[in-house]
Amino acid sequence: MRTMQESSLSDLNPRQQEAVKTVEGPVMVLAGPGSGKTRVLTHRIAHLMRIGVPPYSILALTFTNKAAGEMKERITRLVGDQAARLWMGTFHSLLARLLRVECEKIGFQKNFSIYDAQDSLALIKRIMKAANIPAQQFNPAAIRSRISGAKNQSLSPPEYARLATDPFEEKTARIYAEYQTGLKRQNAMDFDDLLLLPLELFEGHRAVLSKYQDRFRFILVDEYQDTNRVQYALVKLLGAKYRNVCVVGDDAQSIYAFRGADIRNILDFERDYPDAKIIRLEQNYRSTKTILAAADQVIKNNIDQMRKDLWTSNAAGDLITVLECEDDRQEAATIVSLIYEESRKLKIDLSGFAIMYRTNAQSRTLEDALRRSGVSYVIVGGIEFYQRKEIKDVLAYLRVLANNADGESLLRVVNYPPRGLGEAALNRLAEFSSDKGINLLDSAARAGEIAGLSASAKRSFTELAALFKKYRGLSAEVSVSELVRAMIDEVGILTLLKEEGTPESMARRENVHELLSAISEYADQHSGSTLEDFLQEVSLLSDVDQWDDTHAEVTLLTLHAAKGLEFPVVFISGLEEGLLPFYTSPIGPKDLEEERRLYYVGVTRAMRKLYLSRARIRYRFGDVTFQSASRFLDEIEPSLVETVNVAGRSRPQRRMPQPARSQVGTADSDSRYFSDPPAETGSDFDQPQALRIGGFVEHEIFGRGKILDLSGNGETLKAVVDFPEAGRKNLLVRYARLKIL
DNA sequence: ATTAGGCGATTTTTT
DNA sequence: ATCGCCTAAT
Repeated sequence: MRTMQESSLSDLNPRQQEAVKTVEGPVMVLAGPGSGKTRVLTHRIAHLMRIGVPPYSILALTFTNKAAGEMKERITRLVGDQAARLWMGTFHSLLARLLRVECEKIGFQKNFSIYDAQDSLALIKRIMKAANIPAQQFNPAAIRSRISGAKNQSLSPPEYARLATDPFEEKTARIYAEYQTGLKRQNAMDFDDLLLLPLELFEGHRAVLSKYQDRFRFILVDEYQDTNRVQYALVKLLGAKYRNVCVVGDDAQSIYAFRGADIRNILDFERDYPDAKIIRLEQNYRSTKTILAAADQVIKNNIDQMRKDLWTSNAAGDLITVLECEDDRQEAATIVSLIYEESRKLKIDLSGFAIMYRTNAQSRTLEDALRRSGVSYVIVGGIEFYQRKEIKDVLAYLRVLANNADGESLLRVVNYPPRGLGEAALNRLAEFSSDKGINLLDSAARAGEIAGLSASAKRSFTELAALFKKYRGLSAEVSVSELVRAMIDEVGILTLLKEEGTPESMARRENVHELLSAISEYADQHSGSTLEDFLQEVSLLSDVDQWDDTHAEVTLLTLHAAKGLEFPVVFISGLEEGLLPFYTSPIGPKDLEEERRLYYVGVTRAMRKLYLSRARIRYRFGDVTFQSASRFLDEIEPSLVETVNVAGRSRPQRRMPQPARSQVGTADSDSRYFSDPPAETGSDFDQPQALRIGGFVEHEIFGRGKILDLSGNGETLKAVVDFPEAGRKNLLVRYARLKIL
C-alpha cells in the first residue's frame, strides 16, 4: 500500500472518504484486511490537522511503536513537521509517558521502573520462596499469567481472592497481593500496571481525568479488536466528554484473547454510543481474488463474527499451493527452493517473502535450511537484542541507578561480577531491609549494621551501594552517555567479558558496546532526554519494533507478529492438527475460532502468492511425531488449490524446479541463494550434509572444528567438536546451529 | 559460605 | 540455549 499516492483525498474510495471526514462524534470503522485502514487513519489525522485541530489534541493509539512511527512519517508527508507533536504510539508507551507526569498522585515516583515478564516472574518466584510455596506444585509462570489475566480484567487482589474457587487460585490471590505491594515498594510497574494505574488515576482524581479529556479531544484507536477491557475503559473515560472517538478494527483479526483482548469491546461500542457511525471497508487492495476468496472460505466457518463481504478488483492470480512434505526438514528445504524460484519469476527481492509459523520453535528448522542455502533472512521476535542476558545485566545497573528502589534489578546484578555475595548474604540483607522498612540498596549501604554478615560481605555491599551513590551524584554533572560509560567501566563488565576470552564472551562484549552506542545515539537524537527516558523506550519495544525491514532478506515470523503486515509471497508452514490449530488437549470451539482467525490473518497477508505447507513427520518436544493434515486445509475449496506432494515424488528435485546446483551465474550473481537440494530424509545415504565423526563443521561463534564424537539422536543429538580456536566443546546439535562443511 | 560446572527439564501466541 | 537444582571444590 506504500506505493499508493497519499496526497489527495480523491484517491480514497467513498467509504474511506466518509471515514476520514466524519470527524465529529463516535465512529467505528470495520476494516477488512487490506482495505486501506492505515491510509484512512493517516488521512483522517491529516484532515483533522488541516481543519485546525492542534496536533497535541489528537491521541492516536496503535498496536506497535513501529506502526506509529510509520504512520507519523506518512502524516508528516501530508501536513509537515507539526505531525511530530501528535500523541501517537502504543497504549503502553503513551500511558507510561502520562504516568511519568502524574504518578505521584497514586504513590509512585517519577523514576519508576517498568518490569517485563521476566522481571515479574523473578519477583513472583522470590515471593513464593519467602512464603514457602513449592514451585513444583504451583508453577510460577502459570501464576504470573493468572495475575496478568486478573489485571487485564481490572480485578484487584481482594476481588480476585473473593472469586477464587480452588487452591491454585487461592494461592495465586495471596501471591498477587504480595506482588502488588512488592512492585510498589520497588517503585516499579509491570506492563499491565501501565494500563491499570492510569485507569485508577482517572477514576480517583476527576480533575486529572478532566484535564486529559480536554486535552485529547480527538481519540483514534487502531487494531481495536485486540484491546482488553482496561483499554476499553480508558478510551471510554477519556472520550466521555467530547465523544470524538474513532475506533478501527476487524473482529475477524482478533488474535489476542489469550492476553485479555475482548471482542465485547466492539459490540459494546455500539451500545455505549448508540449514535455511532459504523463504516465498513470491504474493498481489498492487497490480495488476488484467489487469496481473498480462500480467506473468506476460511473465516466463514466461524460462527462468532460480523459478516463482511470483501471484494477486490485485483487479478485472479495464481492458485494457492499446498505443499505436502515428508518431514519438517523437507518442508524447510522446499520452501527455500521455492523462494529462489519465485524471486526470479516475479522479479522481487528477498524482502518480498515471509515464512510464517504458529510457534517460535518452528523457526529453527527453517533457519537451518536458509543458512545452508546462503539465503539471508531476519527473524522477527525470538531472542532479540534487548532480551540478551548481557544487555539485561547492563540495563539492570542502569535501572538501579535511575530508580534506587528497584530491587529486582539490584538482585540481578548484586553478584555480577562476582562479589562473594551468595544466597545467605542476600537473605540477611532482605531481612534487614524489611525490618527497617527501607529498600535493598539503602540496606546495602548500611551493611555494617547487619548482624551475621562476614566482613567481606559487608564490604562488598557497602562498596556496591557507594558505587550507585557516586554515579547518582555525577548524574547532574555529566551527560547520560558519559555517565553510563563511566559506570559500566568501573563495574568492570567489559573487562570481565574480555578476560573470559571465549568467542561467546567476545560476542557479548560486542553487544554491550552496541548498547552503549545505542544510548549515545538516543541521547544525540533526543536532546534533553534522561536515562529514565531511554530505559522506558527500550522496555516497551515490541518484537516488530526491532525488525529492520530495510534489507533484502526473507522475513521469518509468527502468525501473531504478522498482524498489520503484507508480503508479495507468503508461506504458512506447519498446517497440521495440533500445531495449526494449536492444541495439546481437545480444543474447544472458542479456541478453535481464535486459531482460525490467526490462520486468517496469515492468509490475508499475502498479496500475490500463498503457499501452505505441512509435514507428515515433525520433531516436536524431542520426539518424532506423526502429524495429520490441518482441518484448515479442507476449508479452502479444491478449485482454488493445487497440491504438490513433495514427499511422494520419487525424485523431488525433478519436478520441483531446481536452481543450478553449482552456484554459478544467476542473474543476481552476488547472492548465493541455493547450495543444496531439498533434504530427502529417511534413508541413510542421501544426507551429504549429515554430521559424521571425523567430519568438519562450522559454528557461528567457535568457527571451524572437527567432530570427535556423536551421541544421542534427534533432539538429543550431541556432538563433541574440537575447535582449533575455541577448544573442545560438547554441543547439543539442536541448538548449536552447526553448518556442515 | 560461595562458586563453578554438570545435569535435566523446558517450548503457544506477547504489549 | 537457558534456567533451576545439585554436588564438589575452594
